[in-house]
Amino acid sequence: MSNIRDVAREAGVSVATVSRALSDPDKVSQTSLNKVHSAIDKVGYRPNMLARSFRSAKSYAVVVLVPDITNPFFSQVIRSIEDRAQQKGYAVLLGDTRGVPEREKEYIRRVETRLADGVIQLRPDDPNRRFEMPADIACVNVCGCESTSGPRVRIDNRGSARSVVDYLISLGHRRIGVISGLKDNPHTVDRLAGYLESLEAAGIEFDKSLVAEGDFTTWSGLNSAKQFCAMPDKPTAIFCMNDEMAIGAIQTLKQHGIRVPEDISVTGFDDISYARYCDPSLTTVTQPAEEMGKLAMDMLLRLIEGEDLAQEENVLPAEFVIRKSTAIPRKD
Amino acid sequence: MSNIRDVAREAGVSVATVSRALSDPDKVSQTSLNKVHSAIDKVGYRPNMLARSFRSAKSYAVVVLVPDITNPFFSQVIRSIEDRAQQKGYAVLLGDTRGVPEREKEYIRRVETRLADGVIQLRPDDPNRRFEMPADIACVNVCGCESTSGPRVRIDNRGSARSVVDYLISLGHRRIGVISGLKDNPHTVDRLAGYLESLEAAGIEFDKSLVAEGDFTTWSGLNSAKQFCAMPDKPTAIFCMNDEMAIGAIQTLKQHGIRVPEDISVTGFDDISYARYCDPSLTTVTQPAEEMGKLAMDMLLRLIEGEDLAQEENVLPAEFVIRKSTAIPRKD
DNA sequence: ATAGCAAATGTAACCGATTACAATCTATAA
DNA sequence: TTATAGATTGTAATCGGTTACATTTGCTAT
Repeated sequence: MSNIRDVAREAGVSVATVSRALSDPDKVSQTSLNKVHSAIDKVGYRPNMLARSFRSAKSYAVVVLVPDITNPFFSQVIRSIEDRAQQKGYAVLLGDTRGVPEREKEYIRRVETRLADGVIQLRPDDPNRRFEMPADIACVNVCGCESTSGPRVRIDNRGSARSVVDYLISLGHRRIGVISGLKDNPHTVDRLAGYLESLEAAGIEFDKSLVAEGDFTTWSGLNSAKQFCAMPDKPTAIFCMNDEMAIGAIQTLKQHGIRVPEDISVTGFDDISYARYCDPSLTTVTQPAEEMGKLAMDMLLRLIEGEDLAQEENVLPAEFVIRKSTAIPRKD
Repeated sequence: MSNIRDVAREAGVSVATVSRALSDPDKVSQTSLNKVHSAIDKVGYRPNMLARSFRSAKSYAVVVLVPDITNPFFSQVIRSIEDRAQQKGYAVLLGDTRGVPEREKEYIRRVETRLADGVIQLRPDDPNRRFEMPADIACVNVCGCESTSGPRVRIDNRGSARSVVDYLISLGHRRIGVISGLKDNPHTVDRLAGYLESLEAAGIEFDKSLVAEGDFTTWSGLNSAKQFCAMPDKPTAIFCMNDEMAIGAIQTLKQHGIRVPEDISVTGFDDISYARYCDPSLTTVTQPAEEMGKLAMDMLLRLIEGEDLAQEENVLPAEFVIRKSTAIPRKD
C-alpha cells in the first residue's frame, strides 16, 4: 500500500506539500495541487487514517453505550446519534452493555486508551452510580432523569407522567393502576412521582396495591397485568411506564375477556412505532428520540472540543398522544 | 498523559521490556514484571491503543452496515455481532446507511483508510450491485439471498416461504394473497419463488391479482391489505413477506370488520419480538438472528486473518412457527 | 536593479508504540 | 575455570502521517 512519501516522489514535491495539499489546500499553489492529485491517482494512494489519528491524538470516534440495542426506543436515538456523528466526521462505536457493568468498563477503557474521544450513555441512572466514571472522560447522558448528574439531555418524566394521569382522571377514572419499571430505576421514580402528584391534585388517595412492578419488557407487562385481573375491584385504567409493557398488559386483559378501552383503559410511554399499529392503538407519550440523539451528539462534540458543559441539562418537551386505548370508565 | 517511556524510566528498565511485559509477559523475568507493574500503577499509565493500532496496521474494528437500525430484526443481528466482536477484542462501527449508496461508500472508505479491518453488510442485495466494492476488502454479507455473491450467511428464503404456503394449503386455502416487498428486492424474489413452487405443487393456478407490492414497512402492509379488502372474491389467506407488513395488514382487515383468522388467515416472516404479542399472535418464520450474527462475525474474522473464504455460504435453518393468525378457511 | 515581504516549499523532528538485532547475564557442562 | 547455550535486556529503527522552523521563490515598490 502506497504512502505519502510515494506520492511525494511521484509528484516531485516534498511530503509536507502532499500533506498540506490534502489537509489544507489553501496553503499550496495550484501547480503543486495538480501534481499531487495526479500522483495520488497514479499510485492509488489512500491516506492512512490510523496514522493521522495517532499523530493528532484524536480518534474521531465516540462510544454509544446502550443497555439493549433491540429496544426500539433506544435504536431510534442511536440512529439519530449516528446520523449526526457521520455529518461531523465521527464514527460511532456501538456498545451494547446488556446492563453488565463489566462490559461498560470495557468500553470506557476504549476512551481511556484513546480509541474513542467520548461517550454517550443511554440509560436512566446516574453514570457514576455503578462505578467511578473517570472525571476526565467526555460523557453525555441521554434518557436520564432528575437525579442524573453531568451534561445530559432528557425529557420531563414526572411532568409527562402527570399529563397522562391527569388525562385519565379527567375522563373520570379514580382507580388507576400502575405497571412500573424496576423500583429503583430512576425513570420509575420520576414517573411514579408524576402519578402521585396527579392523584394528590385530584384528591385521590394512593392505594399501594395498585402498583405492579415490571421491568420494561413486554413479558413483564403481560405478567403484571394478571395481578390486576385477579383483583375483585379492578382498576378502571392502567398507566404503564412504557409501551412494551402496555402491549403486554393489553394482551393479558384480552385473554381474560376484558375489553380495552371499554372495560379498562391502558396507556403507554415512549411511542415506539408499534404503538400506532397495535390493537387498540396506544395512548402514550412521544419522546423526541431524534432530537435527543442529535442534541446529545452536539453536546458531546462541544465537550470534546474542550468546552465546559459542567451540569448543562437539556430538558426536551414530550408530547402526549391520545389514541384508542383510553376511554371513559364503564358505569356499573 | 504518561507513555511507555515514563513507565520505563520509573521502573528502571527499557521501553522494550515494558512493551514485552504488557504484550508477551513470558519473555520477561518476574523481577522486571513486578517493577513494570508497580511503575504502571505509580504513573497511571494507560497504553495508547491508537499508537498500537497504527504500528500493527490493524484497527481491531469492523464496520456493520445496515439499512435501518430501528428494524427490530436487524438490531437483533447487530446485537449478536457486537457480542461476538467484543469477545474477540473487536469494536463495532455502526453504519446506518438508510439505503443511501453515498453513505455506504463513506463507510467502505473507512476500511480503505485503515480505520476498520472489514465490513459486515446486512442487506438482501448483492453487495456489488450498486457500486464496486473494492475486491481487497474483507466483507461478509448477512441476510442475503440466493443471488448474493461473496462470503455470506443467510436462511433458505425460498424453502421457508414454501413451508408457510404449504401449510396454508394444507389447511384448505386455495386463494392465497401475497403482500411482497419491493419487486426487485432479492428477498421478494426468493420468497415469491417459494410461493409459486408451493402453488404449483398443489396444482393451484397463479393469479397475478393476488400479489400486492409493499416495501417491508408496517405502513405499506396497511395499505396493501386495502386492495384485498376491496376485492369481490377476497383471498382466504395472506402470506406477508415480513412481520411488520403482516401487522399492518391485520390492522386494516380488522378495520374492515374482517376477523383474523376466522375470515382471513395472515402469516408473517422474521418473528420479531412483537409477533408473539400482537393480536392475534402471528404465524411466522423465525430467523436465527443470533446465530446469523455470530457466524457472520466469525467468518469476517477468518477473512481478516487472511483465510480465503471465497464463496463460502452458510445457509441456516429457519423455523416455521404456528401461532393464532392462521386457521382453516371459512366455509361459505 | 534591488530591498522587502508574503507565499510556497522543503527538511526533519515528532507522536507512542513494536520489534529486529545486538549485547549482556545466568546457568550448566566440560 | 571457561566455553556455551539460552534467557533476558537494551538500543534504535520503524510505522505514516503532521507541523515547527528554515529556506527558497515570486512579486511589488522604490
